[in-house]
Amino acid sequence: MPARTARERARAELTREIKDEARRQLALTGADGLSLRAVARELGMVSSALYRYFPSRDELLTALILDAYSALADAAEAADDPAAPPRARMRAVCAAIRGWARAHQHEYALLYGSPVPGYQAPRDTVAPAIRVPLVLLAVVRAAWTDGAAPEPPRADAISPQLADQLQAVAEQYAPGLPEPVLARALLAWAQVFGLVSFELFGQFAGSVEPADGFMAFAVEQVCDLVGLPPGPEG
Amino acid sequence: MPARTARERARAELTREIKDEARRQLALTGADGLSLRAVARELGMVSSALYRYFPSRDELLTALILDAYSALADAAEAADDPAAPPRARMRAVCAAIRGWARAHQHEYALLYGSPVPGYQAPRDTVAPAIRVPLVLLAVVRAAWTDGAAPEPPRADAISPQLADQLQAVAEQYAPGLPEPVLARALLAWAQVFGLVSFELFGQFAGSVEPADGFMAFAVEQVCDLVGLPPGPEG
DNA sequence: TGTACATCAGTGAACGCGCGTTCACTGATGTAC
DNA sequence: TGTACATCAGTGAACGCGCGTTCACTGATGTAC
Repeated sequence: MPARTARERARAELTREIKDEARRQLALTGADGLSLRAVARELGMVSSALYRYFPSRDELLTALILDAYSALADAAEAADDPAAPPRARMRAVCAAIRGWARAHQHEYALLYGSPVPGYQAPRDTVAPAIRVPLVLLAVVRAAWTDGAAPEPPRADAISPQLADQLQAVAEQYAPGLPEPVLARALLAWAQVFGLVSFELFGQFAGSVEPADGFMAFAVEQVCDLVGLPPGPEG
Repeated sequence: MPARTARERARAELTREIKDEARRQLALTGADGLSLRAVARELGMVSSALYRYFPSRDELLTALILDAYSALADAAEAADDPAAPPRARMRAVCAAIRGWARAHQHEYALLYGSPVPGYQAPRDTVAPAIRVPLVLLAVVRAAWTDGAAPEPPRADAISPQLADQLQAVAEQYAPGLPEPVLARALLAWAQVFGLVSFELFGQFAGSVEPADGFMAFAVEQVCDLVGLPPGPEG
């Protein structure tokens, strides 16, 4: 085993500190306010020193995005107890997603808000990004395997285009899952994040804010959509 | 009637031209890239001249936001034919919202994307912002008046907190509408915009993109959610 | 209808700021013999 | 175990940039008599 030199340890630690400080600034100023110089200043370094760690501002942003996707996915996965009944699982996963989003608003915005103009997310973001929908999919699939099935959509609701797309997705991530179930799972995914975004971005101001009650209601509807059997308090 | 002087006409026209140019730049660079200097440059003026029209960058942004909310609401209202059956109305309104959003991506992001850091939307944005949900609400209400009712949610799905909020909203915007129906209408609103945001912000890349088919599917599910009777192709 | 004054639009220069990135450098840490 | 050299982290100065906003000004448009 190669001994970790002091240099290596120092480098790993400073890399982490840079990202931590960048996250802190993100929380204050948002993505476009993130400045290498400010990060360096806060760490007591000279701005050029950061270039030993990240070759450019965009690379730092990418690192933050990757970390955020992973952290969110970790939270979702940790909240999911495969032994629990599907509806309880869905509730727990949704609560974890919402909780993480509220605790890391600007990181969430980095992932699910308006794209940062001029910044092109690299391919590596795809893998961590799909972990969350895969958790939701696992819950839906478990319920389906157990015999719970959502009402099939009207025959015409799934267009040929959508059918093709669903087939491709199913092949890779959910072999054997019927298209209508998969379609609803995808819809549930979009709905959950749509709700969280609405809450975080302030669209509920003046109506159902604070949104705890509404969110709970919404999650039950999402569960119904994907055909999870009624839960304990149903 | 006070004659409009040449000055007044010129002022109105230049105000419009400034906003048009600002919108053009928004489309290229996003909200944070919007710069008074660049707008002035493009219009062949000196940057300080803009201050005769907008007292600050933020005021210009606010004007753009107000215009965008209004334009989107106009599109939604224009697409709604109150004489049509509810499901057809919902389809048309959703299509109009999605169409406007796709045609004005950055303006849409200004309204429904991550909040611009440091920018606080003034109160005046509230009135134009609620016009769109009111259109959706009108469709749901019409269906409900006609006797279509969504399945009531399980008794416990509406928490006391949510019930209070719904009552307040109903009082102001939908007197007489039962809480469960209103709750579902609000949910539909959040879902529609969640879907549009997901599409525009690129979350469907690699799965159901292009999203036409999925959107059509999703809209049908939303119609089901709020209890609209099956449409012609059902 | 014509003149004197007030209002307003647009100019050009300037202030002060912060940014990302490059580069030649010093000095400390690691490696090979 | 000790020395000679290579690697790397961090420094400090600089480049070139664009930004929002202010201010004293000129000249055109409008108004009151």
